[in-house]
Amino acid sequence: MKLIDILDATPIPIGYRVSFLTNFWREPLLKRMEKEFGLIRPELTVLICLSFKPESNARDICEITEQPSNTVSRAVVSLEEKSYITRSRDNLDARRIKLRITASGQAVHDDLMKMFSQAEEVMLKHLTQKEVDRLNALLDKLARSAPQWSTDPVFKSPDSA
Amino acid sequence: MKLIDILDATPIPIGYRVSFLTNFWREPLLKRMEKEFGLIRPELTVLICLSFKPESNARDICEITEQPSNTVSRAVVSLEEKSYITRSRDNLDARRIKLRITASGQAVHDDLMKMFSQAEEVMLKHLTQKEVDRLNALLDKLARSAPQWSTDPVFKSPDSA
DNA sequence: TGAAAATACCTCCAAATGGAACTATATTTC
DNA sequence: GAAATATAGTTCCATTTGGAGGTATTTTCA
Repeated sequence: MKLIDILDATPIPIGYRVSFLTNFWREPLLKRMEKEFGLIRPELTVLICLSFKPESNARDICEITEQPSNTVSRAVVSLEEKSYITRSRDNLDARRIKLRITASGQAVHDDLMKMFSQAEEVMLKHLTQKEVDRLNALLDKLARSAPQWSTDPVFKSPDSA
Repeated sequence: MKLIDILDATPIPIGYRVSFLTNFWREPLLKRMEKEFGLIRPELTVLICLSFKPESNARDICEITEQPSNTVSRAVVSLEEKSYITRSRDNLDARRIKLRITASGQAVHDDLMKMFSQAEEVMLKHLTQKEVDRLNALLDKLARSAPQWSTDPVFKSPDSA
């Protein structure tokens, strides 16, 4: 008996499978990252953001990722300690701190992406190229419609309104 | 700029989208569960298992869910305190403790499933029935092949072998 | 049978996380 | 231009989590 066998007994086929894949695909990779690269999750998030959009500040990253500001703040501080990013005060607004990924930070980012990419390849070996394309298109549609569905009250705690 | 816009810059299209959906679909629901129902995640896992397979013990649940035994142990203790499950020593093996979900435990489980199910409906409103069916089939194929791909070394830390 | 190994569960500890409140700077409003 | 408000980032604290090791019971096997 495995978790996947319970699946058909639940009224959440898609959600359960997505959650399942996260547990068995993403989680072990993040554990590897923590152990081998010494990074925690929000640090990866910050590296990805800065690699994509240099000179962001912590606030930008909070908005992009919808993560709490203290979490991002911590990640930014510890990434600087590791010399994976630099921080410099914004001259126009002394509250802001401009963040930049360093060469070593970019290298770590790239190594991590390689690991994730390999792991994705391993997982997708069990689908045909056509299936992968279709899956990708469907997941994309769902993810891109998130701004519509994620505002529904079912996702909100009562008093957080 | 949102997280989803970074997507195309990563070499992990499927993994990133699955992870994205987990963050924006599952996470807020689990937060609601914690807040409104006073349950933590492993407690939900245990309730689902016991609802599906009554009279399991903690060890069974560890194997089914691949969760660490201390996590399951804690969940079991606190579920009993809430009277959502009962525990009774197995007469044949005094190390084992048989777990049973109570009526109130089942009721909480059902309420939670209803919440998740509603949330899934909201999310899937943006797909046609045909798309949902295809997505479901593809996710199912991936999830069911997990025993094959999840043993690949890319998912293991070096010393954990 | 009795020592060694395996098993079931639990406790201890350290790390990661997020909410709430705090400090410093900038903007708005009168 | 001063007071009130908003914003960027940080610190504090309580909770969740998992690894490692501990205790009690059972099984294995010489």
